[in-house]
Formats: sequence, structure tokens, C-alpha cells
Amino acid sequence: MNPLSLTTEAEINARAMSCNLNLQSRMSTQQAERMADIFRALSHPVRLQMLDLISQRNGEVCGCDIEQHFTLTQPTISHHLKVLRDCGLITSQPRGVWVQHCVNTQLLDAVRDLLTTLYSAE
Amino acid sequence: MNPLSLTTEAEINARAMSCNLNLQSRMSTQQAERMADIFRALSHPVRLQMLDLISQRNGEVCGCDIEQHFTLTQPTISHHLKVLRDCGLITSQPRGVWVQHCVNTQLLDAVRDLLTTLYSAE
DNA sequence: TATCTATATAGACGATTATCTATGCAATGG
DNA sequence: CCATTGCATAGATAATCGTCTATATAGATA
Repeated sequence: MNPLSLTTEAEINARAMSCNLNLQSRMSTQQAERMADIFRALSHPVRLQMLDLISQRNGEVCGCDIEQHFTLTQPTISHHLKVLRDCGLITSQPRGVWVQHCVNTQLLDAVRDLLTTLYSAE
Repeated sequence: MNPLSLTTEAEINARAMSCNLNLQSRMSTQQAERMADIFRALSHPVRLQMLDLISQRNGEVCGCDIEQHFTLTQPTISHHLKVLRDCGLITSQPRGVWVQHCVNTQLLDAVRDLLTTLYSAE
């Protein structure tokens, strides 16, 4: 492309597009994978509502409280809680027969902040 | 459970747990589904890095700029862009042979805000 | 000790996802 | 008008996910 003679529509488009910018991602592949794991855990409506329930009475919520809120079997609820736990979005402590669940607000804060930097202009 | 005689460990645990809270999600099922759709689109490292690239030069990025950044075939890149477009995270306008991509920062702002209310204590 | 209760695990199975190759299409340029 | 280029679509296939039933485990209670 000759910058001194931008005449055809294609050349004008080419200038507007600035093709081959050689852009660089500000996010490393490792960072992106970690973020993606968290977003995958958040990508199910039941798990989002679970987080909502748990956060309302953080540390005072057990599985049966959650279970009665959905029309799902107990193993399925247990599975969703495990997905949240495995990526660090909640922590779970056994208390006798029950298990207490807490939201990891620090992690969610970090996600929110990363989300902001992700799409901010350079 | 008799509230007047909390003696055994089980009863103490039961009190601590406050089982059967009858919690209510502050998020409707429809809201949760919409949120989950967006998080699902964000749940792939390539799509996260794509958003990062596009946002750096919003409206001046075409598919080939993105393509050269990954070791993936063109149809796969096209697929990921479609996933982002279908849930409203980017918009795409044809410019001659190219297609310009823009990040929908309004939507991402809304997601960030919803994320905050999602896990804030009541 | 036997039983109940809250939870976890294993395995099955259908649905969805990520990737590829092959192909189509529309705009550009010679 | 033909070749090229950027992008989309179709179809195949392997991997992952969401849900279930069945079963195991561990603490509590009688």
C-alpha cells in the first residue's frame, strides 16, 4: 500500500482498518486461562444463584438450604458446589453433619478488577 | 430441635448453621441465565485475549489482525468472534473486504456491576 | 449397635463445545 | 471477467459438561 496515493475505496478502507497492527495482548496466556476457568464456573445460572444465596448469609449456609431452592437432585447440587470450590470461588468447612459455605469475595473483587483492565482502551 | 436446651454438639452446630433459612435469590432466573450466557462467552482464554486485542484499538481491528495472534485456523477464529457477537460483547461492521470489531463496553460495565451486587452481603 | 441425615463419589448418557477440513460468497484488483 | 482475499458456513469428531441413579461415608441419635 502506497501511503502517498490513497485513491481507491479499498486503500481508504485499508488505511481505516490499519491491518497488520501487530497487536499484543496485555494478558498472558496463563492469566487468560485462569480468568477463563473462573468465568466457566460462573457460566451456569444455578451456580450464579448459589453464589447469590451464599453471599446473603456468608458462612451460615449449608447444602440443604441451597438444595431446597432448586429443582435438582442432591448430587447435582453437590457437583455445582464442587465446581465453585475447585476454582476458589467458595470455601467449604464441615460443621458436624453439615458443610458451611463461604463466598471468596477477594477473588471476585480481583475478577471484577481484571475485567475492567481487560477492556479498557490502552 | 428444642431451642431451650442446646446441649449436644449437634444442636450447637444446628444453631450455628441455621438450617432451613428459606433464602431467596435476589437474582431472577432470567437474569441468571443472561449473566451465565455472558460468562460462558468469557470462559475461553482465546476469547478473553481477543477482547483485550480489540479493546486496545477499538473499531480499528479486523479479523486478520486477530488471526495472526493465535495458532488457530481462520474458521475457528471466526467462530470465537461469533460467540462474542452473539451475546453482545462485540459488534462487527463490514468495511469492504474486512470486518471491523468493537467491544461493547456498556455491556461489560453492566456485567461488572452485576457481579458486584451478586456477592455483596444483604 | 443400628439408624438416620447431610454430603460425596462413581458411572452412565445425552447435550454442548472446540477444533478441524472443505467449501461458499462477496468485494477488490488486474 | 477472472483471480485473490477476507470472512462465513457446513459437517465431522473428540472432549467436556450437566444431569441422573445408585452407592458410599461419616457424624449424630436412639
